[in-house]
Amino acid sequence: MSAVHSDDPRAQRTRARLKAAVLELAAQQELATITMSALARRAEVNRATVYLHYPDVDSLVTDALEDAVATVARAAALCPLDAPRDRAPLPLEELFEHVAANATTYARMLGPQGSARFAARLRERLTAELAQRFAGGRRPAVWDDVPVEMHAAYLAGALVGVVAHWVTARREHVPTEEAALAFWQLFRSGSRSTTTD
Amino acid sequence: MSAVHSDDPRAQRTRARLKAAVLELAAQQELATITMSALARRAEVNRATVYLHYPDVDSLVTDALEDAVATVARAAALCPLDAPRDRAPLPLEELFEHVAANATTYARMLGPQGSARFAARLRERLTAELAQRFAGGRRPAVWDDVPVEMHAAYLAGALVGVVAHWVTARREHVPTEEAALAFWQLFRSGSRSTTTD
DNA sequence: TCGACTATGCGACATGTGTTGACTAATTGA
DNA sequence: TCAATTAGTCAACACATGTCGCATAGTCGA
Repeated sequence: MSAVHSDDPRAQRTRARLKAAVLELAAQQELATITMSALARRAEVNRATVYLHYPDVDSLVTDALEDAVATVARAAALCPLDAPRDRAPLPLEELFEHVAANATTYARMLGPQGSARFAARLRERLTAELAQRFAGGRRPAVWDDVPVEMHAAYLAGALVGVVAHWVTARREHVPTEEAALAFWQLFRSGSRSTTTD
Repeated sequence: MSAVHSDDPRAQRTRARLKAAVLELAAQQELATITMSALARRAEVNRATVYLHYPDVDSLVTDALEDAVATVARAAALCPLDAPRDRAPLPLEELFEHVAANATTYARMLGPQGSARFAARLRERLTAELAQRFAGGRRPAVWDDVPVEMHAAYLAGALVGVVAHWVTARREHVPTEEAALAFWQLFRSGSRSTTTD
């Protein structure tokens, strides 16, 4: 039973180097063109060593972007469900600012050449976080019939869809606040009579 | 200027073989484990020939599933926006039935090991089709502020999110009609006062 | 400080990947 | 039917891919 790759400082250093390397490369070229060999060279790590930590480029890049995923998921879950319809809540605006600041990365990851693993991970984290939020807090009564998990998956997908479309197609044309507001209005179009206590 | 691979019957036959082969293989194994070599063997086509038609497995499988994508996109666009809230419109139910009938395929394609190209294509087609529908027909007045493209991207993402979550996690627990109805209620929660003419 | 891990480096292996050039054979138009 | 066109086959190439066993060196507990 191999106790593979624990908290050994050597392993941590190697993983850090690999994550840095893959982000550098991903900023320059498409994901599919990033080879394990080039990755190993860039990180100054033996090629065989890479496989001790990550089975493929996808897993590596997804792990490297775990912080970004967590940022998005947390921000989404922090939005007060009963915030006014004509103004996006602060966490949502910060979420879109974060995406705007890393627009090329998100565009590359969510595009046709992107990482299915990253997209799935982002949706999964968002769904989990939102479901938890919905289970704990009160949802507006309009949605009482809908299972919490479904609702979370719906919104997670919607956010990923809007973000993907925004960063790829028309980020020049639609400013950040406008995108955030649009998303918020789409979410809020319905429960216009605040919360349900 | 190579007039590459037109409607020559030989090319069509080859492409048909390749599409059939990739779907057969995809039904048995993960996408990442499908090699161009195995594909060529299965389709009884020379390995070099595959590259004359498709640059990678992703492109091939996405092309092979183009009909499925079109089916989903068309069904989504056919839904009458003002259908009653407590009953999913027929096209939407057919959409979910189609997904249920090909659940393993969708699960594989939209999962972590899936195809970013397919997911992007599905969202893109959905977005385009819905945007066209929104532009032509009337949208409920609640959404007047929101750009049509944003709205379409929102819904496209939401549908993909729900489908992905449904087919991967709990298709056993949530029956088809219930999933369709949940999606419909999430969409309809708001514009409860019919259309806006 | 020493001895037991164990992550990493290294070289090698079979296999898969794109690509090329020359040859074969199917298709099409005249 | 014949000639021109072009998709397909085939062999070969340099390179990338996973995966070995073994040697080295960094790490941690005693």
